[in-house]
Amino acid sequence: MNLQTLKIFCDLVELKNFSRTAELHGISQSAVSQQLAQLEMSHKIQLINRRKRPIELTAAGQVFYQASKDILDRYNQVSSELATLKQSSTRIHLAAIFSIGMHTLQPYIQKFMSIYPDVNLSVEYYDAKDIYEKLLRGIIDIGVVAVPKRDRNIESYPFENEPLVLVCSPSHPLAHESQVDIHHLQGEKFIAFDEGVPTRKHIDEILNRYQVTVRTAMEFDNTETIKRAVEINSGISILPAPTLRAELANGTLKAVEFSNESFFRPTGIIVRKDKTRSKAGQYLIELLRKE
Amino acid sequence: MNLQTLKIFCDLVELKNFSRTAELHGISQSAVSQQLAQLEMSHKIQLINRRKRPIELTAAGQVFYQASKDILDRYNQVSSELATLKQSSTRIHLAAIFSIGMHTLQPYIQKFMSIYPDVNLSVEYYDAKDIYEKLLRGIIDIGVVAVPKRDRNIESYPFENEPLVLVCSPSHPLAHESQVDIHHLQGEKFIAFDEGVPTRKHIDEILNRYQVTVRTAMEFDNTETIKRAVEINSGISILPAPTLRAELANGTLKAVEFSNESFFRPTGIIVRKDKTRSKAGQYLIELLRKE
DNA sequence: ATATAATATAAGTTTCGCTAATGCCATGAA
DNA sequence: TTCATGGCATTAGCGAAACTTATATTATAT
Repeated sequence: MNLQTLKIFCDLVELKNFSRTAELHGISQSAVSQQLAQLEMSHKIQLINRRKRPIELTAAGQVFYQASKDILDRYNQVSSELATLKQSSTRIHLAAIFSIGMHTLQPYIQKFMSIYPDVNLSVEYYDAKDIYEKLLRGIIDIGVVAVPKRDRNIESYPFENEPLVLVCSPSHPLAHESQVDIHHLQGEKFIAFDEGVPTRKHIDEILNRYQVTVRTAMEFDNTETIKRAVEINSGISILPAPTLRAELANGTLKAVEFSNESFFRPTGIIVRKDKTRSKAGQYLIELLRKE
Repeated sequence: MNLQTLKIFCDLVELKNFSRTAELHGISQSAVSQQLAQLEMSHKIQLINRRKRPIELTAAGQVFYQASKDILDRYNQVSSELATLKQSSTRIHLAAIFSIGMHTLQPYIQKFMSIYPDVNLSVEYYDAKDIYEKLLRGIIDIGVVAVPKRDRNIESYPFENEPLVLVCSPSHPLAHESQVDIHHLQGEKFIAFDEGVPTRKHIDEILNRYQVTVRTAMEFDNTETIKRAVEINSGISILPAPTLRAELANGTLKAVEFSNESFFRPTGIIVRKDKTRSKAGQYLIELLRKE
């Protein structure tokens, strides 16, 4: 039983003419005849009296016509309900931590929007803790965080590895070096991330590996405040290079690479494992992830 | 959109398992997967979350599940309504005039019942006027009458031609002839059909053709009463031979053929032109009609 | 990490519905 | 009544769609 057949039956009842009904549906008169025959065959009862011209409904036909109408109405209703749901499901919520700025995501977003121009993409910024929580609660669809942590319900894919550099005020002695050995940080006043920030742990591990101890002068939960503190020479810090663009350009800060090796802060895309993704969402994830 | 697909979707939702759903419908697991994919494709929205095991409905899926249920319910409802209508439509009402006895129809009815054993066939007897009226009102489906009259709304087909014979009491002078010239009826006391009975007109025409005048002693609307009148020698009559079987067998009446020619009373099957006929009804008509 | 159970995908086959051509039937005009 | 005409049914052949089998992929538990 096909809904299309019911539609054809209804139109046939209303038009009282096989050929015109066929034309309306873009099929042959024969097809309409066969569909009706099949309908009658499957119920083993005549629906239309062909011994009269124009054709007329039998009692069974009238009953079936009403039912067909009801069924088609219900189907059209659910179709439009789904269409509405689809609209809302094509809103993708992406959230990134503060230190992964718009300038990092911009090229990806531009590329994405050019392919899915109708998708409503929202980009917001929270701290890492909020991103994990909102992701699990289903409020956001994709998160971009630093040093992604493993979680049973979260799938993570690597994103960009951001070079970590030494940051200091232009008046600081190390400001004029082109490279610096990490051991020179020994005993320096240091502006660090709060304990809760994943990047803090990551940097601590690097310092530990080289057995360097710094004097933690201040702790902040975001790069902006750290940069302000370094600007007024309250200490030095280690930050991801992409976060320093503006300050390096206008000379309020100096960045120095490490001579020992290139340090990186890994960033990653995180999504809920169990959540279904729209085609667009899937594409955005594939665009962002790097294998 | 196929109703079968909706049924499969509902079962899938309830069983939460593709393979078992497939088994339930007697198809392969792959087919279920493909049908669901097609369903989602046509609405461009995901209905089932396969990233979870067991599978679970998406919001859209829940909406669609309810609609599918509604649609299938409505369809089942109309199906059973049609089944009820079918039951009543497979009752065929056949009506014959009194003088066409069970013994004439019996072989046809037996043959018919052997082919359509489930059909509820009712055979009733009325006078010709009632048969025409009930046929037009749709109370009966097939009529068997003598000398069928033409009518715009009635289709008639020839049935058996019944030989017309002279009937008289065994004590009547003509009773011992093997054949009789119709002219010998001149001036005889005659037991006739009522004016309204078609056979009356038919017999009158035959007598007129041979310019024979009889003395109409009595008029009755049925053969039985005529036979009783002839038995007590109230007069002679002309009747269809098949109506005399019993009386000829037990010797209460004598029948004599005419020497001039074989006279016949044509009988016919009548049906309403505009009425749809079931397969069984059509078959019964074809069984009865003689071309 | 790996095994297992479950779903998706791919290729080949069958089934089903469509078209085109033609036959049959109902209706109205001559 | 008969014939012409418009309209529905029927048939054969073909092409698209759905099914099956086999295999790949994915999710979950151990």
